[in-house]
Amino acid sequence: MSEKVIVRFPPSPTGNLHIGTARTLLFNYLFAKKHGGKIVFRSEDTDRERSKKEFEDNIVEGLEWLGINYDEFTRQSERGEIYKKYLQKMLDDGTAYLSQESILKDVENNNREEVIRFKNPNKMVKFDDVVRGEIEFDTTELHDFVIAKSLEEPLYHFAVVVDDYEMGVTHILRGEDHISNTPRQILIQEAIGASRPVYAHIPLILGQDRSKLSKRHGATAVSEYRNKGYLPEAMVNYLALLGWNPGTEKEIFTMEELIQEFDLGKIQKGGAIFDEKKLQWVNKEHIKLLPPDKQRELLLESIKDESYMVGEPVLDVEQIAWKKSTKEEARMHLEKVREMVSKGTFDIGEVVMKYAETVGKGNVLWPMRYALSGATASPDPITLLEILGKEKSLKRLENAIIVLNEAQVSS
RNA sequence: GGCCCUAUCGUCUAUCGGUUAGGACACAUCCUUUUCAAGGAUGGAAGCGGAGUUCGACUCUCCGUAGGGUCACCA
Repeated sequence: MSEKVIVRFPPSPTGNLHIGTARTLLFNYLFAKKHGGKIVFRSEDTDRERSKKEFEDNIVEGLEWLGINYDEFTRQSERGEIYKKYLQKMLDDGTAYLSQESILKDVENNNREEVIRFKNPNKMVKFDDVVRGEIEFDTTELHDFVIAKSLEEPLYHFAVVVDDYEMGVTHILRGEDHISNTPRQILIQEAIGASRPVYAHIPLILGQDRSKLSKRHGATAVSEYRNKGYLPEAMVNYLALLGWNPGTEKEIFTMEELIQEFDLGKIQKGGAIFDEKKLQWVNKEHIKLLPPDKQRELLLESIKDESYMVGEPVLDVEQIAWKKSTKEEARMHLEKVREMVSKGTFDIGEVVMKYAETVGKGNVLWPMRYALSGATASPDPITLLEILGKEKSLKRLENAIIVLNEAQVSS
C-alpha cells in the first residue's frame, strides 16, 4: 500500500449510537486496522438545534465499550474557520454564490433571506463503488443546492467534503443510504480541487419488515444491548457478520481475527435483517470462550434480580417431583439431601452428585433445584447451593418437604 | 412519482459457468434425566419470472416483477 489509509468515524450526535452506525464504524475500524491506517472521529454537529452532548457521550461510550477505537477526535462545530475559508474561496471562484431567496423569511424554521448555493455544472457524475461497481448520476436534478446557511453555518455536504479533504481521508465506507449523496459531494470536491476518495457503500441493517432499522422495530441503540447483558465481543462479532463474511464456515471471531480476515471485497450488496436470536447464539458462544471465573461473575450478575434471589421461592407442589417420580420419592430424596447439606462438608457438591447417581440424577436434582429456586429455569442445584449458602439452602429444602407433607395429608 | 441500489432455505450466508446448491440461526422430531434458554442426533426448508449468451447457467446480458434507499436552509 503506497498511500497511508485514513478513514473517518462521522457520527451525528442527534441520537444514541445506533447499531447500524456501529456496524459501519466497525467496518471502517477493521479496514483501517487491517491496513495500518488512521481513524479520525469527527462529530458532525453542524445542526446546532438537534446536536446534543448527551448523544455524543453515548456514542463515545458505546464505541469504547465495543472496543472500536480511533486515533483522533474532532468536532465540526470547532472547525468554523476552515469552512469559512473554503466558502469564501468558492464564492470568489464563482463555484458558489450568495442567493437571495425570494421566499418570505421564515424565522420560525430558521430560514434565511440569503443562503450560499452551489453553482451546479449540471453534468453526469460517474464513480466507482468498491461494493457495487460503477454508479452514474445526472446531477442536473440536484439544481443549485444550498451548501451553507451563511459563511458561519456550513451544511452537511459541504462540511463533509472539506473535512475529508483536509484530513486526507482516503476511503469512505458508509451506509447505502448515502449513495445518492455521493454525486453532489463529488461535485463539491471538484469545485474545491479535492481528490476523490475511494467509496464503499455498505448495505443497510433492516428490521423484520425489510425497511431500514429504526426505533419502531425495537431496540436500535448499542447501549440498550449493553444493558440487556450482551457481551461487547458478541455484539462486534454479530455486527461484523451482518453484511460481511469471510467466505469460510467460521462464525465466531475475536476482534483480532476479524481484523485479520476483513476484506472489502466480501461485503454483501443486499441489506440484512437484524436477528436477535442469532445475536443470542453468538453471545452464548462468546460466553463459552470466557474463563470460568468470568463466567461465574456473569452468572451471578444475570440472576441477581431473579425472584429466588430477592425473595423466598413459592413452590407449586405439583412441580416438585421429577417426571415419573412420585411426591413421596421426592420428599425422601430431599430429606436425604437436607441431611447431607446440614453436615456442611466442603465437597457437598460431590457428595450430592454421588448420591444422585445411585438413585437417578433427575430424581434428586430436579426436586432439589426446584426447592432451592422455585423456578423452572435456573442454574444447576449444586451452584445454587453455593450461591445461597448453607442456612438459606437448608431453610428452602425444609420448606419443600413441608409443602410435600401438607399435600400428602390433604390428599 | 423521478433517480439510485438490491434479489439463493423463514433469517444471515457459501457458490466467483459444470456441486446431490454447502454452513449457521430459527424450527420440528428423537436422544440425553444437572431441568432449561444446556448438550447430541436427525429432518424439513432456497436459486423471483421471462427471454437470450453458452455444450452447459444460481452464477453473464437484457426485459419484467418485487423490495429497499433517496429526493431539506437534517445528517
